[in-house]
Amino acid sequence: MKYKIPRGTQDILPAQSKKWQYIEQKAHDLCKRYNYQEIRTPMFEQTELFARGVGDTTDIVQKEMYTFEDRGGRSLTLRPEGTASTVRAFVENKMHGWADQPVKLYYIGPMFRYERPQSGRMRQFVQLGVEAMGSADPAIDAEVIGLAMDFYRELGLKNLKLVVNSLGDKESRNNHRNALIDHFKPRISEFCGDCQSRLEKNPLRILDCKVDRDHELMSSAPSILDYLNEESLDYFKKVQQFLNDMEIPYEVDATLVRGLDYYNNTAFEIMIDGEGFGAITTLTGGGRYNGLVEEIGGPTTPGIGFALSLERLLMALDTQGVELPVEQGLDAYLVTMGDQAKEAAPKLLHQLRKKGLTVDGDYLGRKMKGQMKAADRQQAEYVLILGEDELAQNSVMVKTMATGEQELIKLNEIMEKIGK
RNA sequence: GCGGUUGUGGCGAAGUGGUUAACGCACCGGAUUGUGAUUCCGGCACUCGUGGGUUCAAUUCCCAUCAGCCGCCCCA
Repeated sequence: MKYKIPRGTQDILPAQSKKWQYIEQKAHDLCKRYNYQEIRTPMFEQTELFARGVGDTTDIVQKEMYTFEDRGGRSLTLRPEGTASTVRAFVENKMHGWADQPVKLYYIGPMFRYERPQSGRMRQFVQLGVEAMGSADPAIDAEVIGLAMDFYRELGLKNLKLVVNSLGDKESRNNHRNALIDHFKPRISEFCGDCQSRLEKNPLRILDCKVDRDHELMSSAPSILDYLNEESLDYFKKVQQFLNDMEIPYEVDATLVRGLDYYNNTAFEIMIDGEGFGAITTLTGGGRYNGLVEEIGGPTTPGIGFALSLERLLMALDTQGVELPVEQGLDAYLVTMGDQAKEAAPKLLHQLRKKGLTVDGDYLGRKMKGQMKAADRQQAEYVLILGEDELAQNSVMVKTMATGEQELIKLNEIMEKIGK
C-alpha cells in the first residue's frame, strides 16, 4: 500500500458515520432547545490567536500545535480548540453589540493537536463546543453544564461523574497562588522536575502531578476554596445551588485545574466511571473565562463554555453497549432478469427514489440468486422482481422478505404496496 | 518527547531459514435456465508493513524506518 493515512487520524467508514450523523443531529437538536446557535469558524487561524488566547505556558501552545507558514509568509495554526476562534469571531463581528445577549453559540468540528495517539486521543478529533458570552450570571454556568449533561443523558450514557470547582476571580487566584508558592517553595527540591518548573509558572498545576501525588505536602496544600473572596465564593455557591435545583449530581473537587490559561471561577469536568475505558476518562472540560474576550481585543465580556469530544463519547457509548437507533436497510431491492428487464431498471429505480424510497439494484450482472443474496444482505424490506413475464404484464413481482410472500403488482400501483 | 507491545489475503488467524504460505469467516461461480436458508464442489496472497543487511536461500535472523495498539506527560 503506497499511501497511508496520517498518524493520529481516522477514516470514518459508513458503519461508523451513521453513528456520527446521529449524535451530531442530537447535538444540533439539543443546542436548539437551549437556544444556542451554530457558528462555523475556519479550521486554521493566525498562530498568535492561540498563543495569546490559549496561553503561552500551556502544553497545547508549547508542543502540540500544527503550525505552518503559508505562501504569503503568514504563520497559521490548525485550531487546537474552539474557544479562541469563537471569541475571535465574537470580537471581529462585534457580537457584543447584538441585541440579544448573552450571545449563545455552539460548534461541531475537527480540532488538531500534535500528540502521541492513544486510546481516546487523536491528532484530529471532533469537538462539540458551547460558548455563552455576555453574561456573568451563575445561572448560565449551570445552564451550560446542564446542556452537556443532558446531551449524554439523552444518548443513554451512564456512570457519569460531574466534577466542579472554582478557580476564583483574579484576586482570589493571586492569593491562592502566593499561598501555594509559600507552601511548596521550601521543599520544592523533593518534587519532580516538572513540578519544580511549575512552581513559578503555574503552581496550581503541581496539585495534579501524578508523580508526586503521595507527597505529604500535597494533601496539606492550601485549597483554592479557602482563598476565594466573598464574591467568588458566593458565585460558586450559586452555581452549586442551581445544579441542586436542576437535580444534577456533582462533586466538588478543589484540585480540579483546567489546563488552559483563560479559565477563572467555574471549572468543571465530566468524567466516565467504570471498567473498559482507557486511561483517559475526561469526556468534557469547561469553565468560565471572563478575561478572554478582552485578551483577544474586545470589550470586557464574561464568558463560559465547554468542549466535549465526540470520539470519546462514541467510545463511551460503545463500552457501555449503548445501541444508537441508526437507520439501516433498504426499502426495496430491484432484481432484474434478462436484458430487457435490466434495461428497464434505471427508470424504475429513479421513479421509486423520486417517491422517497431507499432503493438499490444490481450493477454487477449477477444472476438472480446473487441479487437475492445482495437484497437479503442489505436488509431490503421488499424485493421487486422484474423479468420477461412481469415486463410483459407491465408489472413487477413484489416479495416481502420477512414473510416470503409475493404478489404481482402493476407498475403504476407499486407505491400503494410498498410506499411508506 | 519517553516506555511497552504488535504488523501475514477484505476480516480473523497458523506457520517455517529452503520446492506449491495452513485454516476459519466473508465474497464470487456452479450443483438448482426465475427467488434470500442449509449442504456439496470450485475460485480467491508471484506474497508475509517498508527499506537495507546476513545467507547458496528469508515471511521466518539482524538493523533501520513507518504504522497500529497500550501507557507516561497533558488534555477533549
